[in-house]
Amino acid sequence: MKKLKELLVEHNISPSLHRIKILEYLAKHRIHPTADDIYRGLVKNIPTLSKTTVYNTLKKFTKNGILIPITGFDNEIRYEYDKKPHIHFQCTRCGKIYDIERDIDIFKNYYIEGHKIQEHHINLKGICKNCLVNEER
Amino acid sequence: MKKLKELLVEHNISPSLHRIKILEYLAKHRIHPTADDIYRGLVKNIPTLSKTTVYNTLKKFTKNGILIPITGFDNEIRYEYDKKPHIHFQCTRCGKIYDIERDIDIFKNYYIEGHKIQEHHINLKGICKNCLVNEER
DNA sequence: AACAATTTTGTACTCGTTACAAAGATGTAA
DNA sequence: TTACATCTTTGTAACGAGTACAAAATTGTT
Repeated sequence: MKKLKELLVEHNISPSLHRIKILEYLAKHRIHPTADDIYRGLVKNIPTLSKTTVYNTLKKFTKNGILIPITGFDNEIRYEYDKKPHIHFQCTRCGKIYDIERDIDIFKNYYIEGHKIQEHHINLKGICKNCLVNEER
Repeated sequence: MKKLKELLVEHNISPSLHRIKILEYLAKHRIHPTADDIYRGLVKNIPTLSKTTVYNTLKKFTKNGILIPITGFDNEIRYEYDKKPHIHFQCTRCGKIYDIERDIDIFKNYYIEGHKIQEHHINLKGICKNCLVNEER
């Protein structure tokens, strides 16, 4: 948790206090938070924090390759700080998003029908392990 | 193009003129239109058409299984009238969305790490065939 | 023709996100 | 230190997709 400042510098982002705090939140809370989650989580300790700052920062982080935005869930942009490619599964009951590590063979070749693939987003929806158990009662 | 009315009835939707026209638009324009695309496409010929009607109708179609909403592109919901499961590829240059037919083996089993899969959405992004050619010039 | 049920319309609103300009903080050179 | 330019942060206003809601129009039934 000490190298966050360096990580920012490596990505050409000057490490202001707010930026470090936002990155720290993302590193600690691996739950694919929304901009609003982050704002609400930090404003308790940084009362002057502005929502616009959160949005600006997330945009900068994304542009400079620290974050990956994930879309297609609940009409909000969620962010994650995780480099390994993986699949997302969202439970339609409880709304929680799970990370699932899998290699998807098809996307290992970088072309499909002549198109060059740069990103892939795989979103599954269904009923999660926990909610399945609860339903059986 | 004549069976649209029947299709609606089969899905328990009374076939009003507007609904037939909206379905016709979706059947003709296989470009994953947004609600606004549909509205703008139809309002020329149906000047009294309301945007709310388009939204209501799309919601009803989705609920009754005629349409599939696709998300994760450009922050708008797009709709498609196509039953075969397939992958979507969006070009980051021209914005066009291509359908790619592929079987994704992983999702043939209906459980993954204990979670029950009900839907899967696979979105690729990159540079499409056409834009690649143009770039080489 | 009369009445109920359904469909359509228009307006106002919500909510995530962005635009923008002012205010504040930081760094550099003299 | 002071002065000045640059970057960061803030707050307000605005945008745009989508929704809520009630009135108006249409349809179906007897």
